[in-house]
Amino acid sequence: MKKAETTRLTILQKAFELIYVKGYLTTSIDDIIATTEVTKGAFYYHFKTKDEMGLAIINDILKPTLISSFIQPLQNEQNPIDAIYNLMDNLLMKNEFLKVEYGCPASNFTQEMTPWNADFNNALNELTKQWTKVMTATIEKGKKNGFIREDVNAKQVTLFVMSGYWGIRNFGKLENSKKVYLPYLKELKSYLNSLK
Amino acid sequence: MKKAETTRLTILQKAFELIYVKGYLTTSIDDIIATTEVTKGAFYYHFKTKDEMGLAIINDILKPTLISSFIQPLQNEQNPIDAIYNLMDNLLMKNEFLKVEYGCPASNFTQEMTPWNADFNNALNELTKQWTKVMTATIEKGKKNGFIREDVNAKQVTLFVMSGYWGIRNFGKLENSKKVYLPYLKELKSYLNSLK
DNA sequence: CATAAAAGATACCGTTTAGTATTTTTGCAA
DNA sequence: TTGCAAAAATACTAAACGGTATCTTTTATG
Repeated sequence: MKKAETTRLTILQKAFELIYVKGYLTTSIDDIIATTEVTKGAFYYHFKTKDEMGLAIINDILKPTLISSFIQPLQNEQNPIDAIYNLMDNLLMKNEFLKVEYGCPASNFTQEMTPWNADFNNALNELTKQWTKVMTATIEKGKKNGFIREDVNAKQVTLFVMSGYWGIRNFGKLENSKKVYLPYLKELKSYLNSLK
Repeated sequence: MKKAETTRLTILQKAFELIYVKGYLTTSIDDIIATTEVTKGAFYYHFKTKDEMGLAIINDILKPTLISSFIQPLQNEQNPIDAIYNLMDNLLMKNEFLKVEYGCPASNFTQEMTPWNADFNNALNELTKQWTKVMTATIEKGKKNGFIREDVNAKQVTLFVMSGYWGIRNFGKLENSKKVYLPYLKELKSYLNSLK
């Protein structure tokens, strides 16, 4: 029972790495079993279809990782301006899970799968909804504690900030360099300060 | 010489529509020739490979369209705050070429092709560079004419605004609704006004 | 240590893919 | 009208794809 769980996890992890780099559709099951050194029989023992594995990647790999790096950091800090800025700075400049050249895995999945696979869509939508919820709550709390102006619309700001993040990751991917992150972070800071 | 040019263009246009909806990799040449009612012989008479056609789509379809809807609108208006806001409002709410549910075609191409095709990368990079250039120039002009504070960093703002656009298109695609565009535009307006 | 079930290996199937080779039609100049 | 190249239609190939069927090895348990 334990060995099986191990192989399942290595399949998911290695498959995620491949998919993060090459995309879901261009990563074949043969690719996956080649790099994991697991056979096709083993693969189909653990997953009924390729898409079932894709969803497992989202739920078992992406979700916990993103929760710990996108959501938990927001819940620790008091000042939402610092919280959001530090979160972005960490995500863009320091996080080792997210690589510039490959963009944001959640965003990649969205772009690729959304037009034709509703299950992936739902799984990813849930992730962003959670992020939205926590960030909005952080801002609302900041309004009460006097860190943020009362007339600021928390949901609007959340959407605006999240959009910027998704977009800048796209830029980083396109230019294949973290250089663009620095001016983005600077402008983010001055935007956030305008909410005081 | 004229009939040939016509079939070439219909191939490109119909192929673009398919790719915009389904993605480049999932759109097969058989799909394309089926919807264009052009035979494979005709297709390969006009394009050596699928990728050559893909690049032709970027250069002959995407580029002129995006230039007229992303770049030219910026050059007409005086006040950069209005110029940028109206541009975004048009792109998100009014433009008929860009559909919510399918995201931004340039962004889609980037996400899909960037990891493994350098030619696509360059073609797309050039497009965004042009957009950056024009928007930055608009802001700089606005600084001189007193529409924008002198201490504002034009390039930073451009990057920030463009990132937001790319990101919100991703959101629209994910939620499959223009609803998210409205709060985004509201917050964009108040951000732009903070640059006065 | 025997045995059944879990886990994994191997060979293969049907289909789809991008691309090619060959043939046929079309448009136009002489 | 004929000649001939440009354009398009048809028929095909080889490889890759996701998925399945079948067989073998491990592992847990009496």
